[in-house]
Amino acid sequence: MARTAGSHSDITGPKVREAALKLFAAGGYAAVSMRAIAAEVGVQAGALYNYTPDKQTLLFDLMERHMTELLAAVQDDTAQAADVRLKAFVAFHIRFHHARPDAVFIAYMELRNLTPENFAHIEGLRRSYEDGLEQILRDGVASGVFNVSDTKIATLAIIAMLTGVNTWFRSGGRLSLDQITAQYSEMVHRAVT
Amino acid sequence: MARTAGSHSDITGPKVREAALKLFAAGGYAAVSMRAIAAEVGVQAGALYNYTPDKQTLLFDLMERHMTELLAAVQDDTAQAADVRLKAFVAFHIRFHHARPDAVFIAYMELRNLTPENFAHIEGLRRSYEDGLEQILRDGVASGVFNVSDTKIATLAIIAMLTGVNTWFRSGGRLSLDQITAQYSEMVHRAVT
DNA sequence: TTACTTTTTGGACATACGTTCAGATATTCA
DNA sequence: TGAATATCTGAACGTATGTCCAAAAAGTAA
Repeated sequence: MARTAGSHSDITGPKVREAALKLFAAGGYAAVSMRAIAAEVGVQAGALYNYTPDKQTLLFDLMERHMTELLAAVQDDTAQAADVRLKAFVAFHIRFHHARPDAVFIAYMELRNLTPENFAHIEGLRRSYEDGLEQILRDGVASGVFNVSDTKIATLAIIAMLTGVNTWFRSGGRLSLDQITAQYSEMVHRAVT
Repeated sequence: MARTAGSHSDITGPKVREAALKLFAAGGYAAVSMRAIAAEVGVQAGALYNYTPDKQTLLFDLMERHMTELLAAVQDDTAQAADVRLKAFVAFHIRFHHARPDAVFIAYMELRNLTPENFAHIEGLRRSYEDGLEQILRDGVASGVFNVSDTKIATLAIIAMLTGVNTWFRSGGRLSLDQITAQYSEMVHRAVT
C-alpha cells in the first residue's frame, strides 16, 4: 500500500494532467508535443512516462475523468414534476460545463484522436448522460406536461444548445451566468411544452 | 489571359482542395501532412505548392470559401412575417450544412489553427451570418410575434442547436432530413414565441 | 548513516514534418 | 515540327516528433 520512498508522484501526476488539459485545449492534441507538456510541468519529457504509458492514454484519461465526473455530478429527483427536473438539468448543465471549459472543449474536439476502443468507451458515457435528459422528456410527455414528437431529437437539440454557451460565454460580460441560465431555461421549457 | 500551355491546374487545383477538405475533416489540420494530401491527389508533395503558398493558407482558403458560399446562399425576404422568415432560416441552415459536413466541421474545429488575421476574417463572416438571424428575431420582437429577452443569446442558442444536427444526423436513418427539419422548426418557433 | 525505492535526467533512436528547388516532363502555340 | 510555358518529380534541408533507457538524483526507512 502506498508509496513509501522517493515519493513525488502525488504532486507530479496531477500536474501532468493539468498541463495536458490546458495545452490540448489551447492547441489541439496533435499539435501539442510531449516535450511541451513536460515543459509546462517543469520536467523532462521522459519523466511523463512515469504517469502515462503513452500520449494517447493521457488524452483518454482526461476525457474519461471528465465524463465520469459529469455523470457523478448530475442529479435527477424523479419524484419531482418533469418541468422542474428539466429546469434543474438546464441549470446543472450550464454551470458544470462553464466551470471546466478546457475539459469540455477536449471532450468534444478530440474524439477523433481516440483509438476505436477508447472512442467507444467515451461514447458510452456520453450516451448515459443523454439518456438522463431523455428520461426527463419522456416522463414529461407521459404525464402530459411536455409535447415533443421525438424525445431523442429533442434531447440532442437541447444538449447542443446548452453546450453552445461554452463557445461564447465568459464571466464578466454583459450578462451573468444566472441571467444566461434563466433565458436558456425559458427557451428550453417553451421548446418542449 | 488565362492559362495557355501545360495547363493542368484547373484539374489539380480543385483536387487539392477536395483532398485537404476530406483529410482535415477526418484527421484534423495538425495531424494531416502535406504528403498525405499530395498522396490523396496523386501527386508529390512539392506540387502542392503550385496551388497554395503554405499549409496554413490552404486551411484558410477552405474556410473562407465555405463561409462565402454560406453568405451567398442564405436569403431573407424581409417582406414576409418574422415567423415565416425564421422557419425559412431553420430549413436553410439545416439543409445547407447537411450538404457539406466536412466544410462545416472544419469551419468549427480548426479556428484555433488560423493565424490571428485569418481568424479575425473568418469570425467577421460568421458574425455576418449570425446577424442575419438576429435581425429576424429583432423584427419579430418589434412586431410582437416573438418574445425573447435577449436576441443575441437567442441567436447563438438557435444556431448551436441547428448546427448540432450535423454531429449526429446521417441520411438513411430512422428519420428523414425533412422530418428533422420539421421538428427543429417547431422547437425553434416555440422557443421564441 | 546506510540501504533501498521512486523519480528524473539527458541523450539517443528512427521517423516524420513543411518547405525549397533544379531538373525532368507534359502540354500548348505557331 | 520546334519553341515556349506550365506542371511535376525526387531529393534534400533543418527541425521536430513519440518513446526508450542507463545512469544520476532525491526521497524514505531502519
